[in-house]
Amino acid sequence: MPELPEVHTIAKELNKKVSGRAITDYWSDWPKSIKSSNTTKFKKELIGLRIKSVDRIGKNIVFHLSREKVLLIHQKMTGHLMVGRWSVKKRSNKWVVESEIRGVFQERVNQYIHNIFYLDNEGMIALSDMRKFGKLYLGSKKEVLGLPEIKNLGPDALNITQEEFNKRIAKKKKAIKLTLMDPSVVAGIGNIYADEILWSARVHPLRSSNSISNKELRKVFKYTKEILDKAIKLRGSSVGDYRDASGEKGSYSDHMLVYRLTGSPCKRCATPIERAKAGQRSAHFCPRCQEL
DNA sequence: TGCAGTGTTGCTTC
DNA sequence: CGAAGCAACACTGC
Repeated sequence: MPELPEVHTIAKELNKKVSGRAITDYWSDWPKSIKSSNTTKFKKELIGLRIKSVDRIGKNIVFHLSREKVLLIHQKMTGHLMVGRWSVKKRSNKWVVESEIRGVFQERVNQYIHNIFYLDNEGMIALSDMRKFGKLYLGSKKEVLGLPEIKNLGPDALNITQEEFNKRIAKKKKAIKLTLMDPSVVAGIGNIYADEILWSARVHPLRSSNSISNKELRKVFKYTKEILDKAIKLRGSSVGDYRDASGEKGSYSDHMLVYRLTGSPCKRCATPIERAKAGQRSAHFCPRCQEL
């Protein structure tokens, strides 16, 4: 999935492109995406509402709608929202989504679009999501803020203070990599950026969180901010089929220093990068720069 | 061919 | 309470 920089990029772009628009229709061939009610009710409640603004909470995209309603979208692993135009047809009992390219709708380009929101200016917002983990919730502000994925969220990685950061990390005993990725500790850091941050800070991903010195925590904090800021400037990373809301790739991927670089020489000391397991996730690190 | 691995996180189990 | 493992799903690469 998109991590903080990718979600941030998409939310900002959506805010610019769809604020002020009303939602006129909704289509989906994967009703399981909707978590707040069934498709019929969701559609009935959604149609007619106007998008006031779009922002994010952690990795969730938040559409602030008229009548104090909120549409929350979590893109999970492979989801990405896009603004454009598509045509949906049923062919031998299967839905086919065609993209508009230079005024012509072409088949087989968007086989992963499972949700489309139609707008009152002929535009559309689509959720492309290969693995179909993406989730949609529609509700009042209060209902949405009460969802566990919002309520349990720690401070945002871009806003957290050094003090709070240290305190929250020192409380945990699990691997620092897992703590950085734990949304209830700090919101926004995922697998890619956790590896990048720890490499820059020279902290081994499997060190237990409560063993990290204050001096090291200062570096982890500093690189968290620096790396996320830089990634936002570059419009995120494109791993797999991630694209921003206009369908463009993010370019931070070209700047990655350890993520998925197992066996390549460390950019600092040329020692081959290794891969280890932290929980069910893999961690990439330099065994020389990042001592256990 | 089969299976481990892939951007997330809530839930279950211990 | 915390930590660990699993599930949701489709696809890739060894």
